[in-house]
Amino acid sequence: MPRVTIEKVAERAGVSVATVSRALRGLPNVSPKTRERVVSVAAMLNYRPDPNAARLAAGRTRTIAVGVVAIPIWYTGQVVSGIEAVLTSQGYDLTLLLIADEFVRSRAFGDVGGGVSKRADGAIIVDLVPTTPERTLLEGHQLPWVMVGADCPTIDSVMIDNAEGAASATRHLLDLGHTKIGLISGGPSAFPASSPPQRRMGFLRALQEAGVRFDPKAERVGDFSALGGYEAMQAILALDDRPTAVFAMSDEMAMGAMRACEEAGLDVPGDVSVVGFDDVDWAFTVGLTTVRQDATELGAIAARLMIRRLEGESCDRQVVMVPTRLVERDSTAPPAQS
Amino acid sequence: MPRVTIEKVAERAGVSVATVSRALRGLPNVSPKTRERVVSVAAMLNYRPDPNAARLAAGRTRTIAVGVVAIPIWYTGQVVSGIEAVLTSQGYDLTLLLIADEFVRSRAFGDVGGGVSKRADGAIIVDLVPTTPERTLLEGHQLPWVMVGADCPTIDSVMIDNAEGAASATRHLLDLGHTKIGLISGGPSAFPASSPPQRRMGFLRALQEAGVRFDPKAERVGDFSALGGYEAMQAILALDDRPTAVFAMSDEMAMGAMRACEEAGLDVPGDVSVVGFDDVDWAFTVGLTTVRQDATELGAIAARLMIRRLEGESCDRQVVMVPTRLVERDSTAPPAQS
DNA sequence: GGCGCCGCTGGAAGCGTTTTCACTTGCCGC
DNA sequence: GCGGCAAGTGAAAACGCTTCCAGCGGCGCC
Repeated sequence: MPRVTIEKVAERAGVSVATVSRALRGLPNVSPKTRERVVSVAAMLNYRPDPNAARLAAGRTRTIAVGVVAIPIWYTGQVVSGIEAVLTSQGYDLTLLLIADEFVRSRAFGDVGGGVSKRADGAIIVDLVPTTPERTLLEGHQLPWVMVGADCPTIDSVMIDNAEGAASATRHLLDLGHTKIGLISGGPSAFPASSPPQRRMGFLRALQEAGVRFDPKAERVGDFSALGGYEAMQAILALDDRPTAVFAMSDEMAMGAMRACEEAGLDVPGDVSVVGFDDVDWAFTVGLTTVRQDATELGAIAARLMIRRLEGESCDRQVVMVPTRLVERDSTAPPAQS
Repeated sequence: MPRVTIEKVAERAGVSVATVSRALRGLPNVSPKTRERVVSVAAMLNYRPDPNAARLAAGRTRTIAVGVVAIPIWYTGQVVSGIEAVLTSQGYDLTLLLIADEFVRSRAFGDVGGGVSKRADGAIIVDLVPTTPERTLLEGHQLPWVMVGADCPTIDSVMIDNAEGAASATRHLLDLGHTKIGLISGGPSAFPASSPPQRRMGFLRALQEAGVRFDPKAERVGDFSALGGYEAMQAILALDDRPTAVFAMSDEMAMGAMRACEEAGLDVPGDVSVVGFDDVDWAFTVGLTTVRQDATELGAIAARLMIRRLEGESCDRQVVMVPTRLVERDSTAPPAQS
């Protein structure tokens, strides 16, 4: 099965390779008649342009690198899904970069050891805030970048309104009458613009606006995992002055927390109210009150932004903020009368 | 920032480009002294070979295409994770293909409209069984393929022992004394070698071996989603002769089923036992008894298999079967005395 | 009726590698 | 001391595209 190249198409269509290239890519300066003939010959020969040759010649890869911290996370999967959908529809490829450890991280950002700059026309970074030196490197190769899930100075960013989302969850608890509210946070992220600190800020702001004091001992790190949420809740329940409600920064942690309550013989929401964040597909199965975010849409927006950048539209830095929505189910209720 | 090409390295090192190429790639026939010099010059100039040029010249892409039906699914995410880890460690790129609809499907398999054959050296297909014509196309371009999660004739396959996993879950219910057992299956897959039919088979086999009759009305499709499992369970609970236990082909469906029980005022496991499949990270939060599968490992094995194929090792078709393990929690118990 | 312009086309020069093949050493064995 | 062989090296030909530039008609306009 000999490769069918552009040359063979040109030969069979009786035109030059230049014309074939133009005709097939929909460029101007090709007469309709010629174009039609070329297209039909190409179809007949089942011609497929070699993307590598095209990339080499054109200096563009039509590939977007997507960097994620971990893929088997509901949120990440949704985002990548959204990205993939629009990328594919626009004829772009997507190469996946798992940025798990420091090594991969420096490689991805800094082009140390293979890097990304010649493999992709741009990169979408999900839920990862580059450090200042990383941002410098990253601006070194001229690629456009867009961040999802964190507001990164000088870089296009698309995210949900984390602070407001957390605040709405917290206000919900306050409205129910809770005044002792615990917090199960994600990780100890050093970057104020990433989700955990933002959600924390919204949480605290809501409390403050309601004139409710927060007990720092009632905050535990749950690492965004069910197990982490479970352990965090155990610690919180062991407190002398146990909260009557808890806000967890993710549904998985919230579910872990609910489990901890149950094991401690406490009823949710009778004894303890729990609210999560995400609204994962299965959140309803445990009746979890939570903050819904449309992660797929987040990814789609990021991808569209990226493509607009690539197709030459040079506009100012974009920051897109997608709203969230509180979904009330049955894991929250007024505090028990004590 | 002018591109630094192999030519500049050659110039600075005082050798030919051919030697640079050889030296940098660790090929033989380069004297240690020369190699060292080339390597250090390359490092000094911060030289990065252009992967596209290399691909074009060598005819190999060092890229593996990974086709998945949907990414925001715990299982799929795990598999992709496993694949990514070994691919990256071996210097391969991974491009993600979401094979959601028929159009993308034919494109991926048949090389219709851009296809995969020139973009990747091989493809790993997760949980998707190609039809016979697809298999033909797929063998047309000479790429190696490996299937994950389904046993596909003539193609390397790695999967868990679905039948045995389902059987072990079923035996567990039988051992507890259940004789009326419902089934919440995935989808109506036409391919006997994919997970749903395999799990169904294992389920039925276990029943048969125990001499227990299966009521076909107690089987509902849950579409592998929490909502699907919920609705399926509602239908099952509405049966005249309601089962005392249910086996769901995924944890998400099992969780939906548990919700349906709860809403119907039935206790799990008091009135109805539920067992799932997967052992997702948060399964413990609802005390779900389930069949654990190591999806990450599945992906890793597939990737290693692929790389072995690519590096020339031509062995017979491989079929790897990874064992599962029943994890007993508290969603199962002996049937209530009626 | 001539000039210029525009639409269309082809030739050919890259793009940055890999790889083949031929060539030069230096060395070993007889 | 000489033929031959192996290790090391370089020149140059691919690889299959894109794109620049020049050329060639035909048309409208003065």
